[in-house]
Amino acid sequence: MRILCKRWRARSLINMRLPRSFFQRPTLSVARDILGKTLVFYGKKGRITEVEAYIGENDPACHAARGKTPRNALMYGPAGFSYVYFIYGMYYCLNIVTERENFPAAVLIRAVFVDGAPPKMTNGPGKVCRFFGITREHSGVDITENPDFFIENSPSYPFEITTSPRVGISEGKELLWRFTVQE
DNA sequence: ACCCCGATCGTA
DNA sequence: ACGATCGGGGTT
Repeated sequence: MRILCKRWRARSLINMRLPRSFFQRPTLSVARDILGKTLVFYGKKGRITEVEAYIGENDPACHAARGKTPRNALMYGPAGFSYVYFIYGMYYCLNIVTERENFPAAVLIRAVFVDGAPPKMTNGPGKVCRFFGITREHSGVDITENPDFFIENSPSYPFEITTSPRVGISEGKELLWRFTVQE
């Protein structure tokens, strides 16, 4: 009886969406811990395998490096909201806002593994959004509340995490704020 | 109103 | 290594 109860409880924690408290933490912790979790977007699912951290106005590669603007305002808002931006005239990139309100920080989702899909389809931030159909319309969504857009605390076997410099930036290359699941 | 650059991707 | 392609931010 007691064991059954414990099992049910453990199972209920798995496959549950990540709550706001998960994202209201230091961004480097969120970045590491979000690896292996499952991005759920209108029925499509993908296991997060690569992310980058962008942290505060002192991070030269952060969109907030030059202060608050209409574009980056979401990064100053509460944790657990999506921040989708348009880049290079063609691509969207998905971030999840982290840390406390008024401190601009986020985790960029760079790659996911989708069961049954070729890895090449989802192994870059622009590709992830293209595959899932994520656009500017999906920016500013509270992913701790939205029924169709959230991150699931999926079960996962242990894995190694590799750190490296962030991609596509000109300053801040000395920071190892890119986190990748080792296969 | 104008100019320049960009948290990318696909091809060479 | 490089071109595609266009919104945003800074400047005039």
